[in-house]
Amino acid sequence: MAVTLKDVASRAGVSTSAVSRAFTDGASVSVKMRRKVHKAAAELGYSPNFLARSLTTRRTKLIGLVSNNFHNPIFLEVFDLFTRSLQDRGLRPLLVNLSTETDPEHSVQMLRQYSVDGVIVASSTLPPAFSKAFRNKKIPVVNTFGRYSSTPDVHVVGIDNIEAGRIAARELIARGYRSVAFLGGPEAATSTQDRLKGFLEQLATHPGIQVRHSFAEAYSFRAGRAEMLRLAETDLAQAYFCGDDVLSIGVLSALQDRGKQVPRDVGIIGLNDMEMSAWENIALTTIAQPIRQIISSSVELMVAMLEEPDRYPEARLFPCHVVERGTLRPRPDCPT
Amino acid sequence: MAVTLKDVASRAGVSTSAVSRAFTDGASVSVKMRRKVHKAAAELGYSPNFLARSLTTRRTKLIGLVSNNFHNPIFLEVFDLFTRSLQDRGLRPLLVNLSTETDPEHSVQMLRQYSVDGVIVASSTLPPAFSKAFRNKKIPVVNTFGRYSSTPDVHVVGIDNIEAGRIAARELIARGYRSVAFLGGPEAATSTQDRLKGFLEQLATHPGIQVRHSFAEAYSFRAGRAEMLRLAETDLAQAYFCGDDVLSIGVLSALQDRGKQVPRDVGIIGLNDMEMSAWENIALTTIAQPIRQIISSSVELMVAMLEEPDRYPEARLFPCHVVERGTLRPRPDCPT
DNA sequence: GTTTTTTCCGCAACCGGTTGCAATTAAATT
DNA sequence: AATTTAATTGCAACCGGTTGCGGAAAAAAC
Repeated sequence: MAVTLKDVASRAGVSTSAVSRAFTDGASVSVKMRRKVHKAAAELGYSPNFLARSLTTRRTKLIGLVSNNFHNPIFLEVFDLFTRSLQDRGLRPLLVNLSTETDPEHSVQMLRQYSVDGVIVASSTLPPAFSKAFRNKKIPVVNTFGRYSSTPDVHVVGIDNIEAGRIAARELIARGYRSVAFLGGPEAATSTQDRLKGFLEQLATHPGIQVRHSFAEAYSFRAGRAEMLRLAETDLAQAYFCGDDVLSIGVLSALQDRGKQVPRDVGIIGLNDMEMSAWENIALTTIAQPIRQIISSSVELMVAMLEEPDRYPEARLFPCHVVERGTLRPRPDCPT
Repeated sequence: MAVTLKDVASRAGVSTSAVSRAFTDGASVSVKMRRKVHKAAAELGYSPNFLARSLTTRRTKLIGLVSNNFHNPIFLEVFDLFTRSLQDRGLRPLLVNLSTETDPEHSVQMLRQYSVDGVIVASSTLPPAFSKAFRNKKIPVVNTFGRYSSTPDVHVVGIDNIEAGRIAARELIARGYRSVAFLGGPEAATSTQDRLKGFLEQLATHPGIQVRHSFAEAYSFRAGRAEMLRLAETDLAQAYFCGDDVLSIGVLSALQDRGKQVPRDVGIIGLNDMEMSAWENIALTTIAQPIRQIISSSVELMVAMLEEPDRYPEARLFPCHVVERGTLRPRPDCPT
């Protein structure tokens, strides 16, 4: 059926090793030979079988791209960047959807069966046990959007969520809000916990300001909307730092339903700065996560680990910044 | 390093063939043997290497999932459904991002190097040449969201875009609009062409109604918004059938900027019914594409082709229906 | 209890490549 | 021109499995 090494070899009248070498660069072959082989290969329409090759080289160039987040629009951007970035380096993403998976061992086994060279865990809500399960089996892993720790046992790249919480707090304070709240994502997610922590920490230095917090059930429109609908039953804070952008949009929709004007009656600041947040009919003021850098750095780190599997785990954190749009009132000191 | 067949074999004191058979169901092994082998395997933490296996079985269970659409939120839903559906059947998606690829041969070669069992082309904007390139190399391919043809040369599953155009036209007519327009996606996309065709065709039977059309540069918020901003320079039609939902949202945002009320001043109907269209602050009236069915049918078809590669190409089309939300005025005959 | 069938297991070849090693050939030195 | 050194090439073993085939053992039939 398919044309193999042997076919090319016999056509070119050389050994199979010669053909093999002609297709691996850096191998010891004369240019003459290489030309001859490539000619025969072209005539036959041959291209080497990566999987067979991987058997001896122990490199499949397959990278498991695992996530459980298929309902947050920012992840489409994430997948776009990851696939492109991996492709550019000759790696192939094997996409794994863990939305319904609870057993880390199961995913590990599956990815081992396909001999992936490494695994990128792209999620801020997946329990750390997943990343660790890969590491325990000596599979290079980077946890993108994972939790920063001063003693990481797995490579993490993303942002400092605690600092993000502080940034949000500082921003709200600077805008002169006197009563603020954190409307977080799922309480179990480390990202939620950290953002809350930083938020409270920063506000603790401003005792005059009222603070409260609550959680939505997921990083999703529905959950954000539901939570704000619930909150609106009683009195509202002046401004909310929401778990992420999609949550924020749900919150905005609830406020609209309740006849609250944003930012006149209530201020909202999100986190992520996904594409949609810039849409004019949303115009969400938010804390931007530099996802391009995060992702290209994740891939870079992955290729580095392929060279050096026992690399000491590090955390790569990128700074966030707030991007001003239309859901927070202007700073009192610099009126627009 | 990794534990192999041989390790298990020697531990269990049996031949490698025995181990192999113990791990392939339907093989000729006694229960006793199977138990013994599995016990040894469990102790060693062995699981078979799919890629090595694929060398002889000629089945990798890898499916190329190719798309060029990483900016339309509906595709996140699409990827979610595809990955889950494939996983459920023991298949693994190798995700390929063709956003920047123009040469079909290149993609074919790459996927052949990984010996994918089949390819799912999920796109309504990718030139048909891509699907055909796979078919020409005898790789089973299904083109999801592809163009229906009465003589398909590649399996297609999706909707009848011409009929969708007709549905839109009928809906607008029924709502009593006297001047309507199609604001399509990229003119080169077959889906755009077909939707326009059906739209015009249906309206031709109502000579009293004014019809016009134009195209946005992409199925995207920005493109839809830009086009509507342009159109709003002159006078507008009473209602627009937009290329798809994300385009529609761009259009809505432009109208809002121009101070036009929807549906009071202008009516909008989209196509797709993506999750976001149901968000209360968008509430887009749209023609729903049954993507769950489309995708599960695509996967079904793919597994059928794995059994029977020379299956005669078919087109599987699913009916669309309009879902009423808030961007079209009510039907005159049944006021709400 | 013997003969015929079946079931089960191991041998060895093979899937499509890669690579250490030794042999051959070409190039460089003297 | 003879010798040393470097560049190429082929042989054969191996990567981690699968599978056709023949024979031994177990089960069924007589």
